Amino acid sequence: MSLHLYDTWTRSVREFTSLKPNEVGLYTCGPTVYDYQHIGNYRTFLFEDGLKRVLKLNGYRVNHVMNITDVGHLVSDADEGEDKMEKGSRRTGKTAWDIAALYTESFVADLKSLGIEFPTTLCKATDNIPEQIAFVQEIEKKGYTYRTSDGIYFDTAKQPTYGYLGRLDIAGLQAGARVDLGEKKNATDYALWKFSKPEDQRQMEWDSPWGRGFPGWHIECSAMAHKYLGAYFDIHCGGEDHITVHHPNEISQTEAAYGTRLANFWMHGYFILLNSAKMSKSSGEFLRVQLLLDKGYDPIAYRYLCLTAHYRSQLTFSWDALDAAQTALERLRHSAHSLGAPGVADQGFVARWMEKLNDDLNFPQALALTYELLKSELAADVKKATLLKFDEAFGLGLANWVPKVEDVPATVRSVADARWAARNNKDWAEADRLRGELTALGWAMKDGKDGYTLTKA
RNA sequence: GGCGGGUUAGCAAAUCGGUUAUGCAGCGGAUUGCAAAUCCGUUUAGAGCGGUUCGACUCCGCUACCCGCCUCCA
Repeated sequence: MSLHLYDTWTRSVREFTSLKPNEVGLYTCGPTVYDYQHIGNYRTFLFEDGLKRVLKLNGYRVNHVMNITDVGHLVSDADEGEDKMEKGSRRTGKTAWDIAALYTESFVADLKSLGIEFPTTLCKATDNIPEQIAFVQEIEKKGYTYRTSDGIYFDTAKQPTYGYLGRLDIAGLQAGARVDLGEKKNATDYALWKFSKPEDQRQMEWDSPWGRGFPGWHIECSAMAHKYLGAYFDIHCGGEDHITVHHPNEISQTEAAYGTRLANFWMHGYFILLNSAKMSKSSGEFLRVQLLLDKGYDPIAYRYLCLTAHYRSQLTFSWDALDAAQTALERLRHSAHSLGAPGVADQGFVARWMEKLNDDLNFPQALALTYELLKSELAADVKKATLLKFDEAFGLGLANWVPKVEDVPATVRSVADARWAARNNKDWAEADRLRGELTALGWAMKDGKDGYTLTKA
């Protein structure tokens, strides 16, 4: 089967063909760097990484663009409230620019530890302010904007197709609007450019044809996607929450300025749930990659956990589930290692694996196939080669994994040697006593045929 | 209130109108001086009520419960 992907635009799985031969333009909404990313954010980035790997396995070159949202935006779309960067600045005593740099650095480190491939282009909103201004001018030229006392707004009523991606019930939204419209004409209208308030000293602001201020949240993605990928490209991704607001707005901007719906495919990753609720930055506690490390987990175990669920269904996170993933990953690594050098991959298994991946990225089934492979009667070198092929999609780093060699202190080593000797003399009482001593020192001794191994308890 | 999704065994989570998902845990066995690790085998499913069908976890309807979006948000 050729590659088929679910497209939120059509709400169906359809065949993927690239607009340009052998090349895919991919834009993925990146992080807002006013705080750390949490593992829920990374579930989406992991989904996108899986997508990218599958595209490559289908022979495409992937031109991947991701934005870094480092411009402060408002806490609420009612266009009131505090700016997140400025708020973070006050919280930490650092400048808005330092904060953006700090959290961007942390983000990049997390990508690395999760085995996520770096985008072709990682672009900051603040590095592309002129492009955003030009984009707004283009929209203005086409007659879709209006001015209020606090900014330039997009008039969604002028666009009959507005909100199609989210299948928005505009009338219902208008009637049931939960926030005060202010000077906005329609509930769905949104800011393209915001004016700095004269009384507030902002750390991040720029001059524009409309006055000093800063860009609206949605414009950066449209502007940078347009700059790096053109007005119409292959795939645009983000989290499920973007289906109803952010992405329809990106589309409306591009539609107004250039007459396209920006991307051919719109794909969305679903949330990870914590205690049966969505994990969010604004509601206090959230789990970071660093917390996983602090608790002794390998971040790749989280990647494994994400592979066990389909990207279009919500995944319930628990430490038990992560434990299960870590154990499974460890066993998989040891199996892979013990298979020795790779030979030639089994084409039957590889074909079945590709079928699963091409069927809208069915990683859970592709992963299940891994266990069928390991239990099969194939020769070790064939299994190994097939497994390494599979891992090109999974990204678990099986090719380079080697068992950790423990650095055993001399004192521990001597006790272990003594026990080995006692055991060989069939002095079980002494052997057990010495093992007790090792346990007290925090080491576990495993007897092998030709020797023992020590592991830290 | 509007829109959308879900409810699978102890946990997490897939597929499929009739054939073992898978992983983790549990249980039994092999192995081991005893262990550990490993290997083999294996018990627990499909929210409730109806309908369609020769046959439904799988399709349809209703009910209950849960979740997401509608507000910054992966």
